Amino acid sequence: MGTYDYRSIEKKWQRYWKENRTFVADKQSSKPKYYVLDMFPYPSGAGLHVGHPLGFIATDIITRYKRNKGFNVLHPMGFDSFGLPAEQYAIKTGVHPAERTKTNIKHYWQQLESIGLHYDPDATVTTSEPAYYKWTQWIFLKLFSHWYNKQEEKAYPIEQLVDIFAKNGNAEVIAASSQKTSFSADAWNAMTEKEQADILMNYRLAYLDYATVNWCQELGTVLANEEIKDGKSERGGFPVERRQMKQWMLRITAYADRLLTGLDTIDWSDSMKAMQTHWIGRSEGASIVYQVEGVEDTIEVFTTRPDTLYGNTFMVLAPEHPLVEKIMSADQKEEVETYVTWAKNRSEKDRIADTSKTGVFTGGYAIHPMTGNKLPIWIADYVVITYGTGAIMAVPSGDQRDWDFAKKYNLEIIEVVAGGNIDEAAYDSKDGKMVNSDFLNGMSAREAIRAMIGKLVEMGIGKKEITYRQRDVIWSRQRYWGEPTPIVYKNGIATPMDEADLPLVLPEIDEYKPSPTGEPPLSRATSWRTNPDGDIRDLNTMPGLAGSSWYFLRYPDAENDKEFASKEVIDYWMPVDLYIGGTEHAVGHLMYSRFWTKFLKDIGLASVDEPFQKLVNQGMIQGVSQLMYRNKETNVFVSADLVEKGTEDQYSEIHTDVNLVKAGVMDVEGYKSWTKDEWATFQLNDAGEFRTFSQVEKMSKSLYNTIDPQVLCEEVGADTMRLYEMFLGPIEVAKPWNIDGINGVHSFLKRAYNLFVGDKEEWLVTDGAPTADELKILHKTIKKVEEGIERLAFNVCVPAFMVFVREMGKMNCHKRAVLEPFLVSLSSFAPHFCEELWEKMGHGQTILLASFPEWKEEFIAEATIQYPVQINGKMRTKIEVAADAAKDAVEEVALANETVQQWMDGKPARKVIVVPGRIVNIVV
RNA sequence: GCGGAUGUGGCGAAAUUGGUAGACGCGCUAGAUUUAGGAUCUAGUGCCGCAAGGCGUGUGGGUUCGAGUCCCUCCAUCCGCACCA
Repeated sequence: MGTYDYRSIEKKWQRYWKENRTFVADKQSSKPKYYVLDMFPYPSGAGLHVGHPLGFIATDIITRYKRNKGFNVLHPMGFDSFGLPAEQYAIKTGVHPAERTKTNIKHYWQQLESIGLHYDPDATVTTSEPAYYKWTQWIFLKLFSHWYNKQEEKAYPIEQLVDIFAKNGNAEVIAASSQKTSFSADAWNAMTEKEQADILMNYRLAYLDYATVNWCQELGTVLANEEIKDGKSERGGFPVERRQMKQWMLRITAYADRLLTGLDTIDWSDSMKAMQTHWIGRSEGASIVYQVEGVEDTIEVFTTRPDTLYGNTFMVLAPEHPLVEKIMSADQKEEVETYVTWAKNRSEKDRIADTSKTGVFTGGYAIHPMTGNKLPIWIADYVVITYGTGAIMAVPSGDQRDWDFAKKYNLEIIEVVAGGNIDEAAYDSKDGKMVNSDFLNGMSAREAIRAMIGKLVEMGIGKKEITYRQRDVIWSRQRYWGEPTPIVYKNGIATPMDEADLPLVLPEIDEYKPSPTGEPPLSRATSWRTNPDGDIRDLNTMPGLAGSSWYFLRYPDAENDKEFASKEVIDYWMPVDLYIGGTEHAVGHLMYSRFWTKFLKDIGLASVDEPFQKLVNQGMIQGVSQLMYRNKETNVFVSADLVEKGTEDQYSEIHTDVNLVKAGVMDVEGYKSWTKDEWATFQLNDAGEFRTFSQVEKMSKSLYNTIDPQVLCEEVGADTMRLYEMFLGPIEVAKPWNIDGINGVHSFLKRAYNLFVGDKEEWLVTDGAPTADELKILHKTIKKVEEGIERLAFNVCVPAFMVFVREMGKMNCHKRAVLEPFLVSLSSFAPHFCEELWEKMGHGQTILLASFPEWKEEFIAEATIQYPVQINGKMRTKIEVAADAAKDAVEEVALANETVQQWMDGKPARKVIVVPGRIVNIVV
């Protein structure tokens, strides 16, 4: 038998592809293009594990397949290299994050190449390099200098808005804006520069505003919700408070409608679209303004059910609502203040966990706009300040939360929609006639909504309104390892840097922590923090999302130093035809990438509205951790089969390295030397083994369950690993990594090799003409593989190859005419293997330049096809039709008719309908 | 609670539009070969049954000549969101 020496074959071809720059795409070409993209990784110190390459292998297969199909394919790879781990590592060790990042990236490239993953070497990005982040900063400045016209649904330069204000004030402007008040042209022209700048800030797409953040004094930074545990910082356990701080924000809410409607035009999974839809959270209703007894201020509420206004018996404000101060009465002051303080310091998590409705009465009253009744104003933390207006009109008969609250505090409940039993629960259905509702009585709820909005508009106290759940995104971080914000403050006015001065390079600092006074790390760069003109620089950096929001536009033209990317080049390449990555970016990266693409289209720099035409989420490959029982009392490790069911809680569960465990039995000596714990004692079972138990969880270094793909490649080869990962199941499905079946795949490659090379390393391939049977199997295989790849069902392609090899082996067929097309169809899965044999076949070029074979139905047809037969629509029997005759429908009908005539005692059928491969329908 | 998805052998899984359920691989059983095997090859392997035969795609119904596939009910699991007014 020939020896399939995968080690030398794989090394040879990996070097070949690299040296010959095989995967460089033509920047522009008359060929059809195909842009296939992976979500680029963060280059962590831990390197790749077997879970990572699943999506990478899939895109590599597509790349090679599409090239064989005649496409000009772009398949780039890069690194999302700004981020927290490198910064934390720097704080600990003093190693510059850039240095650490560089080392890690080098390791990643080497790992990728060793599993046969090769990319276009000219199309790569590293987000932390100045040549790249120059353009991230540049786009930020573009956002800063544009506003969003809501009427035209498009972004325009801010200068245009300045002209409008100078001529007409802001009354006519319909914009996405946080500007609450209106002003005339005269008022605008009379303003100081600073006052004008403050107003423009309310219109910019990148703007400064106060936002509620989790501030940790001790760490000197803002923390994400995930970084807080029980109201304390995860690291250090320092107190965290919710604080209003001025932050850079991006006005993504301007694009909410387009982000929503755009989903209809792209090929993403339902769950992905549902997540984005829900995140945007569009809801239609009405806003209503209430007068408040004794004060000038009014309360504005948002409701989706204006029809139930007559059932409104009290008001509820969020504890943080600005009006609380003004409306509370003297005798309620103490109680209100206690409640507000308590609510403010509750962590987000506590608030979510606790659904019991608590609140206090403020002592103030609002006036019902229709009846003039006095409505007590309460505060309660079931009303959140971040949604709607932070205030609600409570309708206990129609909303379960209001109902619970009213029952608890004995507030009035008035039925307004008939059909429920409001003594038992709220009735929130829209099925029912209006009652107790004056002019609405007798209408359906749907009619009443329209009628009430009409009435509110007529009275000038309300209007139709659309509210979104989505908030503008905070775009500043008090960190070092990110893009510096290219803004300086001239006389306190935030001013964009001159584009010619970009990139604004990260300054060198001696420590990466915030300053002792709580200023961001960049404040330590004392000579940098004022620019040459003496203006103060912004000290914030951008979040990790910044670099990843546009990298796919950079790849096709990654070396361009004149523009962020040439318009012609991205017009040719965009949109991305296939994007593969995990679901964890559903509402983060994917949302902001869509937003930035739409913005860049608005300002004429991109031609597509949606960046990612087809999105596939690969499932995570989970780790199978191995755990040991350790007796809590004696600290003795006990073999898992000796632990009785139900007594597990007497033991601690300790992770051990999966590499020490074979078939559930752990190498005890290996464990001792690994942990350097010579004192560990083990209770073995009767067979003298120490058994562990396993558990499926995330693959992670800290759980000792990672498997390095390079180790696996060394053991069985990259081609085997690629085939096996694809063979495991559909790429969308999460599954535990299980190596049990890998031998089956490996021996398939060995058997395949033996079709080409014989026992004494002699070349077996012959030139004879293939038989019908051989052609049938070949064409079936090609068909199955092509269809499998096209719908990304790689797991059905591998069995097709296996069947081919088995059948050819049985027939002892070594003919070039069938083996060559087979090699091409296999080449995207096992590229090293196929390149080697392709070369041995005598081809002077790489298999990537071969064209994918075409399958022909005429070779595939079965010997006989069984058709069920219907007569006058009723199922009667089955007839058999020879496949040769079934080549075209006409013959098939004739034959079927003949058979049926015999069966029907010579009576001819009036009509015989044959759907190929289906059913015969006969009308007598 | 809301939204999205998924339920098929001992296991991973196949089954283009409704048409022979379980391809392919693992595991298991038997045999061959080998000094030996966690190597290789051959045959078998959904379940019950000696067999003929019967039963089988989470549950219960429905449409159809025919349902893993379409419709409704319920159950279970996974993911996402969560007092959204």
